[in-house]
Amino acid sequence: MMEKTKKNRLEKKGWKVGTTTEFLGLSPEEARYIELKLALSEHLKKQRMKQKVTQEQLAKMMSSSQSRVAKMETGDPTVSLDLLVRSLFILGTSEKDLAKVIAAVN
Amino acid sequence: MMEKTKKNRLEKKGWKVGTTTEFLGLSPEEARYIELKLALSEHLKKQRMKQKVTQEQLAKMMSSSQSRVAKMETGDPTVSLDLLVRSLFILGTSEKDLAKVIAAVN
DNA sequence: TGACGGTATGTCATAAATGACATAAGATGG
DNA sequence: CCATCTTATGTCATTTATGACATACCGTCA
Repeated sequence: MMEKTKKNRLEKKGWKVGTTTEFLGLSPEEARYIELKLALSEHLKKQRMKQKVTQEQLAKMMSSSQSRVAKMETGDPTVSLDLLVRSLFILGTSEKDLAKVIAAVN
Repeated sequence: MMEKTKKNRLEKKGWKVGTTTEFLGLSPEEARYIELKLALSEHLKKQRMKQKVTQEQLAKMMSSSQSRVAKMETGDPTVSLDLLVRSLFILGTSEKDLAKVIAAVN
């Protein structure tokens, strides 16, 4: 079942949020917001690897740390959309590419 | 001149960031990130008005405050992409709509 | 004029995100 | 097996975003 997969995907990471409806106690909007972040996480990892850049190197490029980059890529709840988007821009992702990734969510 | 307009648009708000290159002392990536936020701000305001919702009402829908909604719409530097995106989702914006807005930046 | 509905702006205490560090866990080659 | 390179996880002090509140500003209607 697809819902089960998605649920586990979220539960695995630290995502116990909100207190409204839906499958994990989060509203549809919260769920969509989280799914969006996970999509960007995955895209970030893909892009970084495609360019043969290590987490350490990317961290330096964006004045962050390897551990934070790891958290971005593993979908850690403490990373913001802001940080994800800035990372992608630094890796050369265009607005159009970003849009594509977002449009493909769900 | 177009650059001038854009510069003023940023200077008007509290956007004095970074210390690298470009027209306001921000890197191309920082600039793109800010432009993205401003695009979402504008879209948020448009959508909210289209639906004849007041800032007060939207604030309630998202458990925030009127003043924060105002800041979102005026492009205040203290508002995050996260908050903007969640607002849009609450207003019913789809991933595809969001993608369109982003693809149209610049 | 004044009252009212809506929006903007400033400030602040609290909450959340961040970079940094240590360290563990995997993988790969010797 | 051990090094080495890379990524993951945990924790923490500091920075930044947040909701809330007060108050100012702006129209518009009477």
